[in-house]
Amino acid sequence: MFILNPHSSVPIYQQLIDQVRRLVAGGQLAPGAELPSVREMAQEHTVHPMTISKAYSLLESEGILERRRGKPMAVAQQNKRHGSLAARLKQLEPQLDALVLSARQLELSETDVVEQLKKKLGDKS
Amino acid sequence: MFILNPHSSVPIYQQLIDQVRRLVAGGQLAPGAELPSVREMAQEHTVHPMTISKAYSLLESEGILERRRGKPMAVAQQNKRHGSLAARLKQLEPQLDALVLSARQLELSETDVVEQLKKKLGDKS
Amino acid sequence: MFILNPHSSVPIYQQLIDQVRRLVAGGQLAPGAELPSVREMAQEHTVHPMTISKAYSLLESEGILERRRGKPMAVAQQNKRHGSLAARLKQLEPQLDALVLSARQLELSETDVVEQLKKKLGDKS
Amino acid sequence: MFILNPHSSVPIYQQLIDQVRRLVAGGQLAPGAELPSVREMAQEHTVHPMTISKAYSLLESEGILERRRGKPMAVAQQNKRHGSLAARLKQLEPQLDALVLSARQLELSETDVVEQLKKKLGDKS
DNA sequence: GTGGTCTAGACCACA
DNA sequence: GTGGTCTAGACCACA
Repeated sequence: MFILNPHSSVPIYQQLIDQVRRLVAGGQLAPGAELPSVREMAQEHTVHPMTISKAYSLLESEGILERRRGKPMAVAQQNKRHGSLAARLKQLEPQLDALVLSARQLELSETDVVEQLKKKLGDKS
Repeated sequence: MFILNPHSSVPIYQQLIDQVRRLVAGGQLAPGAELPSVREMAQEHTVHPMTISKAYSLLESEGILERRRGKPMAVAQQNKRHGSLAARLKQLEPQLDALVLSARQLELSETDVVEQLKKKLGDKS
Repeated sequence: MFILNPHSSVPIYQQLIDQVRRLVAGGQLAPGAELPSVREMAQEHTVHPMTISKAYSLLESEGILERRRGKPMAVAQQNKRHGSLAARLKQLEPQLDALVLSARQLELSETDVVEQLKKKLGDKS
Repeated sequence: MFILNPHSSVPIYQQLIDQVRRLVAGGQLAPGAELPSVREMAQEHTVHPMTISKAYSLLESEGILERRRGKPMAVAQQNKRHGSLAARLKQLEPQLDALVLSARQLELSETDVVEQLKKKLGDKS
């Protein structure tokens, strides 16, 4: 279910966080769903348990996972609701700014950039 | 001319590399054009000179910049010229991919994202 | 009669201990009064029986509960009687201290905190 | 400046977090103030660097500290503003509920509890 | 110099 | 069984 690549430049615990986040956002991991225990996950991917534990803890502090004493972690029931549209757009701002900067430095026209973006957004892969 | 953000998660030297690459690809930095000296650049952005130096060296080993004894670094002559449209769009791709991923995780609609982008591109500030 | 919250950071067995102690101190649980059996309690709160058992054992070793063969545990006879007002206030102290610390860190005024507390104390729900 | 007790039941990294939080809230650590480096702190308290690092990282994710590459951590400039009064009161709620539960079980009168709370809130120690 | 990641492995609290 | 804390110590990226 999870793919951890020890040779990637993105830290292992971060890879796990990203994947859980995406699976939860996408609904493949529904609220209440149990994750593999730290030890299981560690063994399966021949990774140190602390690495898994770190990912789980951070996901817990984000409110995505829930710790249940004596049982494996699970997807939180009450996912803190999504922020307002404005709030979510605000979260996107730094990336948009960087994109605009790059586009200008590359002397790309508005049309070209927007078209490219639309193409990407359309892909459902 | 350059914008370096010490709070970004992208290393400073990398930010500089990206920008020079894009300015060269976009044609704003023509072959032969001189770059600010390491010291100037470091002072202007209150950044460690080693950081600038590292970026310049990597750009040199990529063949984008040229070191000339006693003079500041300059854009290489035998540079592949001003990139084609396709080549420049390709340089934008990683950023677009990251943006699309974020937008999806934030459950933003295509319309919202595109509109926001257009607004930013329109600003001439 | 008992409220056990599995999401609290206070261990469940500790929550139970605290409550029994207070009920005895407050006189709601008089000497000789019987407590629910480990199984009953565990079932009612969907908690592991071992957790209840641990709480009871610790209360027994404190001399607050008494184990009687073949019968449920009961409040000890030779218990220091119903605590004095001062003794009971003393039991509340750690919680009050924690509350005050939090209130200060949240920069809440005395008036606001006291008002909120009064509102809660007034509720008979 | 910091006191870390390895024998306490509260984890070392948590002790450090609590203290930094309080010093920042109290103004003894002003925005921009530098903290001892991970290694310094670790050596001074004969604690493993990772323990300190964990505390710092968590404080960073809370927005209390700021990482500055190549330099020690510092108190964040733009402390995220305080929430609204209502929001802050809401944060106090779980503790208030627990207090009310305890007070009732101890059969303490509203007057006694409130009086005790006021006394504590008045202490400036 | 700064902080971050990771493993090996001990030990603990809780259920 | 579950997850959490901590040390020892290697190795890395960045400034």
